[in-house]
Amino acid sequence: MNRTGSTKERILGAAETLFAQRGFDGASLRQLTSAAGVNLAAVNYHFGSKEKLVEQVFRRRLDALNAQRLAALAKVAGQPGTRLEDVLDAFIRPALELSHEDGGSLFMRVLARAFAEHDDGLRKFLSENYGHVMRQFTAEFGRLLPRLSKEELYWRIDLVTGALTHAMSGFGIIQRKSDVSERAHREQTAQHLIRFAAAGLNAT
Amino acid sequence: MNRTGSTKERILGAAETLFAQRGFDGASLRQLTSAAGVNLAAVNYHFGSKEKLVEQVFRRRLDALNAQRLAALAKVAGQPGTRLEDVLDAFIRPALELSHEDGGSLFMRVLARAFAEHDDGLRKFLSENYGHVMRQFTAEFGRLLPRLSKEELYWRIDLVTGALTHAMSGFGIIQRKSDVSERAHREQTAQHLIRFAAAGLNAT
DNA sequence: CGTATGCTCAAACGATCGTTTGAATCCCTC
DNA sequence: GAGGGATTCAAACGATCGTTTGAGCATACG
Repeated sequence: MNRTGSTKERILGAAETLFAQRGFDGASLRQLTSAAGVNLAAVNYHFGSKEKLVEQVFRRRLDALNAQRLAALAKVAGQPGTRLEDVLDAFIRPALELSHEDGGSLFMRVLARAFAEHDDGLRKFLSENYGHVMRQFTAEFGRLLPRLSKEELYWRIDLVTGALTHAMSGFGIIQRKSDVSERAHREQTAQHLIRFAAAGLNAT
Repeated sequence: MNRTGSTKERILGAAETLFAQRGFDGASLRQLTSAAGVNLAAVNYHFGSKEKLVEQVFRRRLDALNAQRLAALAKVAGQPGTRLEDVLDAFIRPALELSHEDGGSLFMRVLARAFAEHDDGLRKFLSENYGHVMRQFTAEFGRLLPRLSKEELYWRIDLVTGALTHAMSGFGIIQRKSDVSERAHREQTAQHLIRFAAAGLNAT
């Protein structure tokens, strides 16, 4: 039972863990509040409903994640010397760094679940709040791959998305021993992902 | 409400659809039996429990799918002129053909869900019953990519798996108008997937 | 000190869950 | 057409779900 932080933060932390492990339906508010060490009614008091809690779990991480992604993209987008690998780095690295924050790796798993669930409400929420991020990256990929038709470009970005989501949802669960090897591990992972994605996007 | 076929088949069909749409937890036996046009108790009578029903939903499709995959692999594995694309074709084409069977495209979505759920029981079931298929494909990929280390090979196969699962779970939902354009669409899709995956596996 | 205000608490709400029961019905065999 | 195993049925089981309630507690301000 977690006893650090405010009630809201404890609920969000426990929700992230349990949603990752058992899914949005599978994790009950009783398991959740029990793990957070708060009263059952606290969820509805602080968040209004379970569905709103799910949205806040996403918001807490995605606001920061996508701000970092857009900031990293802005540094390379439109520049003359920019390579495909630089844009992919702007997309991937913030997510990998998040995976090594406290609970961050579990959040990537929650995100992977949200992709697999074809729930309309959740997709609409994610699209409305964070769709512009994917749109900006798509535009830059298109600029760097002018020989691809629009259809082909969308296909490949979708495939890259699937590969990265799948890979990152399983990444970072096993904790490294020291901070040095953790950074090395993250760097190695980033290289694996970027090399694969760049080659796939660049396929003849 | 479906009224064709035996009770068992109607349950399996409705289960596939509802599991794809609402997940294993989200789809209740009452919704399921109501959609199948059978009595609520029929699930426990014919399958024993909801969990056993889930396993049978997988078994019904995966037995045929993986047999086709292994048969296609056997035709090219170890041959002198075999290319990466041939092995990927053996893996992808049977799944795409399944997607155009009745309800098949929904099954790919169920499979994508099973990947996202990190449920231990389900993973154990899939690994025990169908792990040998991935092992054979991995061996052949390793043969065709001798310059990759074991670690790199596993990374890339994992990324390919994620990309294909993600892409195929959204494929085939929209029905094509005539059989000719459906076959053309499938062929085009196969080419997209194979080109991307081959380039990714082959990355420097 | 009195009283708002924000929060926590145990308890209960009705709804829905997977499963079980025992009787009714179907269908094949003798 | 009588007997019997296979199947279907309505009904109920206890458990658990998300949510609501109203009393109780804390802290801060006049």
